[in-house]
Amino acid sequence: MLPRKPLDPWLEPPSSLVDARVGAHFCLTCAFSEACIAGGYDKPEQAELHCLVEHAGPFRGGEYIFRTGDPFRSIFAVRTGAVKTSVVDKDGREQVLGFYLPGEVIGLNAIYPDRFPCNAIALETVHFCRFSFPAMSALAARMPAVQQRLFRLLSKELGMASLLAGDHSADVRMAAFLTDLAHRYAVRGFSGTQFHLSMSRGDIANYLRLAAETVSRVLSRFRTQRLIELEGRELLLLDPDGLRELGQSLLSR
Amino acid sequence: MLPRKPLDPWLEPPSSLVDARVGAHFCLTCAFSEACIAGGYDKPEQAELHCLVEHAGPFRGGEYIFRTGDPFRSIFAVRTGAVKTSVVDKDGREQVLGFYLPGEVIGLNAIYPDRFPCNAIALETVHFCRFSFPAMSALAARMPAVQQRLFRLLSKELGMASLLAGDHSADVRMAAFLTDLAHRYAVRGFSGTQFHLSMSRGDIANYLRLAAETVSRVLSRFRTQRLIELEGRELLLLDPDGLRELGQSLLSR
DNA sequence: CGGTGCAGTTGATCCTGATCAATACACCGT
DNA sequence: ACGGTGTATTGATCAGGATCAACTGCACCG
Repeated sequence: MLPRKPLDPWLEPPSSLVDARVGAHFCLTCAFSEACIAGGYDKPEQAELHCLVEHAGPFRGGEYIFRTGDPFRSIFAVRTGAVKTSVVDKDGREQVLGFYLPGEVIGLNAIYPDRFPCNAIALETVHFCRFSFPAMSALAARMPAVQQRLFRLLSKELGMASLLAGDHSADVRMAAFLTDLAHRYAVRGFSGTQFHLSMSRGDIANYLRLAAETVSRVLSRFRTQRLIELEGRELLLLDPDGLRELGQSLLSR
Repeated sequence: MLPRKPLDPWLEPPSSLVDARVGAHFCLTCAFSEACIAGGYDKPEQAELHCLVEHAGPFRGGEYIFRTGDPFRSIFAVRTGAVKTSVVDKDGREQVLGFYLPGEVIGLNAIYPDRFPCNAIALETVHFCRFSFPAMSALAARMPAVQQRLFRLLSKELGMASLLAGDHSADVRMAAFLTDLAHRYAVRGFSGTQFHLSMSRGDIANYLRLAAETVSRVLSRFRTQRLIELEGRELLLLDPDGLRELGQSLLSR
């Protein structure tokens, strides 16, 4: 049980926070925001961009957005909810590759093989903006800003992939994971110290290449060290700097 | 000591093989081959492309091609030799991110931060083709084929990054590593069963997130299992299928 | 020549995190 | 209320690989 005082911020659950911002601010924090709404483009070009955007969803928790091997036609920007991507090796074991939060883009690793190389599964109810990729790359050919945005998105994801590389201790991995999540929420305009873990302990463990039991233990340890408070999946970072410090060797890239 | 009979192939060292092919076939196997020489483009466009290519090197083993934080201006295609990329965390420990063989491209992960996020270090004498990235992306805007090639290269590298993810045993990692190397050599027109390991045991260990001692032990084990023959850094795959089988859980992506 | 330094191999021991197992708890439909 | 199911936590034991250490082979060099 958590003490009563620090619980106060949770009396307004994060989900309401999310909902409140979605309508007003989503597009501003989306990875394509500049392309979609920012000025600087001519009106006709903006119109073209909006033509290739299409809203998709909702998908309920557990539903597949796409599956390994599906033909690649579109990339997805998460509007609300959260998504995990994963592959299943031939022995049937799942490998979680990543989590995607509102404003983030899924599907870029499908460009090369021209098929989705992984599954994307909703962790909770999810809405998307769907961008037709052929249309988008055609547009990119005429709008350098769009092309550059795509290059940068791809390159950025490349940098992210090395986050879980490295032989670091369970504590370091977890600290880096929480700090990364917090940062990503903060960038999108959500609280960077208090948020909901959309994924199960098992998914976290799988992503960090740990056992679920180890995840539990590390989180318990963090709690006794007063680094975090945690009730179920509601997380409060008590000492973000301490966590960042702990995970620094993973985050410095 | 290796038995005399199986050593025969090594009487002609791989390096001569490399040299023989470089002049004639390099461009054909380079990641940019289609862009650089393939037909289908108009002559003026080809001329433009050749304008932005510039030969660089040689760099001797141990020399830096670029360093973390250097401003990003060009991407590099390896012509001869081999390169490792690595980052150094704040405690001064090196983390090897990848190895690059002839025909492969370095520097794509620098697009987003606009600075190189890692060091690139020659493992042996290296020559490059250097492509100005601003010029290249400008060209991409006019030549859809170039744009698509860049997208695909980026996306492909994205898929590669997950090779060393996953909690696999030392044997599996090593088998997957050797199989991957063999495949990449084969794709570029070199022998896929017999090649030179340009990197030290320490670098391999670092890349695979193992201790150097473990690398030694695994390689010894592979040797007694008649999967490979190994003398110094000269490698012969005796049972490529066996190795592939062993590493399959890592390679299936 | 012996000296020095580095890369690699092999052996002995230790520790982190996986695995097996039991329990607690929330949520569900009947 | 009752199981039934899925998720999370905690404890006990075990093993794979890290670490420490000794030793070899080899290149380089004064």
